[in-house]
Amino acid sequence: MTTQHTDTISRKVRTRFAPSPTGSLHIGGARTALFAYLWAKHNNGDFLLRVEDTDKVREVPGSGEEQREGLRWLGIQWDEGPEVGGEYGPYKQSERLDIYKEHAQILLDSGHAYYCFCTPERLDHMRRDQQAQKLPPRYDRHCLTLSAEEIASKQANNEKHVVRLKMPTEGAVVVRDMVRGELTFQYKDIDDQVLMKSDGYPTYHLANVVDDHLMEITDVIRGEEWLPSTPKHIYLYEVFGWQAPSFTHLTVFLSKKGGKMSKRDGETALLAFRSLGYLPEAVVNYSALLGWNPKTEEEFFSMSDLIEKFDLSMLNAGNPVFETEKLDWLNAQYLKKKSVQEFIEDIHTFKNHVTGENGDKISEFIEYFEFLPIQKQESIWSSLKERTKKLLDVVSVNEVLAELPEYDAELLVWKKSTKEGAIAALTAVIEQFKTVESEHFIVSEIQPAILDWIKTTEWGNGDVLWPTRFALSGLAQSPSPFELAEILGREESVRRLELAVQKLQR
RNA sequence: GCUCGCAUCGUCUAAUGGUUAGGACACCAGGUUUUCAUCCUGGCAAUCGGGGUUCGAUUCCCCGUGCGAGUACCA
Repeated sequence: MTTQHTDTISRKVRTRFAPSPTGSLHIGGARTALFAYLWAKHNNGDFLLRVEDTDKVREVPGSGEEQREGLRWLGIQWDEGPEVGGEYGPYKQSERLDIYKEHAQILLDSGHAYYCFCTPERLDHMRRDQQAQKLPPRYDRHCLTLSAEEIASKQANNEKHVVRLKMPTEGAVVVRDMVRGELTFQYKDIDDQVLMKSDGYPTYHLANVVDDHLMEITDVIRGEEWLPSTPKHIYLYEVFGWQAPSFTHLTVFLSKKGGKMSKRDGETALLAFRSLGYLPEAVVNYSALLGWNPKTEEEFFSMSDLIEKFDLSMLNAGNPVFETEKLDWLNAQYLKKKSVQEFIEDIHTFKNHVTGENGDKISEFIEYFEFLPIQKQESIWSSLKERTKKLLDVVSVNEVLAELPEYDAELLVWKKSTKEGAIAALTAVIEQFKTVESEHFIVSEIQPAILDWIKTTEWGNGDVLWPTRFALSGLAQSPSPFELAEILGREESVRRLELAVQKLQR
């Protein structure tokens, strides 16, 4: 016997994202949601959100809300699900327990499932023995042969039990995956999966099949971790007499060190990217490109571009490495396209989403600038916008203004200059600064004055401006030396320049 | 261990039974720029290994290797 599941007949495309509220939404999970959303919208279909809260032990209160906030941040809207409702509800599995019980009973009645009273301890020992003998761990069907009387008596005794799916022992099932093509699995390799747990909740396997069918999902788009259990799901569709949806199993994100992307190598939670100052459009653009591309040389995709161009047939089967370099670049590109006003608004919105130490830094930063004249603010924002990769980066300027960081003296020397040249230039700049009255120590006056003065020397701009800027900020990248000088004030500016000269003379 | 999958520059990827194997990020060099950044130009850099099939394989097949997923009363 070979079960082959066929393509769905043409009906309105309906996809779903079904996270479990057991923690933060992972960036990889966010991409799964994105692709499911894109495919639905590409086909003018529906995208639904379903809460798979069937594991009461691992459930983290509030995580469902947080996951939804992440999706909203990315611009992914669900047509049905929590908060919006819909005709196929409830969309929380814990509110659908009767439905699962009813379907488990159908399987029990038809002989496709059976009660199992084995204790966790017995199962544990069994698996250990099997592994010791280098056999694949598999339920030994100890309870399959229980008589009706035995079952009745155990139930009367209130013995804890689960419901297991009785898999065929012969034949194979062919899974048609949109990414990998046809995959064959032997029934004999598939375990008798638990369908109903002893606490009355269904497992994922039963719940997802029942719900996907009842909610008329046409295309199941989910993570690769589900691929090995898809044969069980297809078998369930078959014994229920239902048509199975199409299956698309997405790759997992790897970290640069290899292995699944994990917290150890950087942030993995979607909202952590917001706290770092990434724009949702950059995160969407970057994640879409991990595993999908339209076979052209385009790099920039807005959500609506993606909806238009996305296709399941253009997905890759290999696991991509998630690296922030290109994300940073995309983010900087999106930032540059914004007006100064939009940038300032982004910074303010950003402030509301960052907590802790970084939140304090960004708040201080904004407060600090609010003391400056409007025009000054604008010019500094504008200058920052061009050199910011992530919104959080702007605080480094504030830190530098408050306290000059440690730096190596060699960095004061411009690439086309020498140490002696830097000393001479800095010394000359100090003299120039000292001649300016404090109240005239502003960009509009010192900038033209210094530039005119440089023309009268044998130096080029770089010979003077690089060491000056570096001495004032201690940074390779920062706003212009004139902007820094004005904000720091004459005394502090001179102090920092003198310090630089001392460092060079050491 | 067993089942399943994947394999092109460091990374994301394109392409083809015959190509100088293309693009992007990163990196390096030059240029523009009031320094840096931006921007422009150029450069470095890849078909995992071994067998087949073929006039010809990076491409198709097999094996190996590496990597990944699964192997729960978790999803």
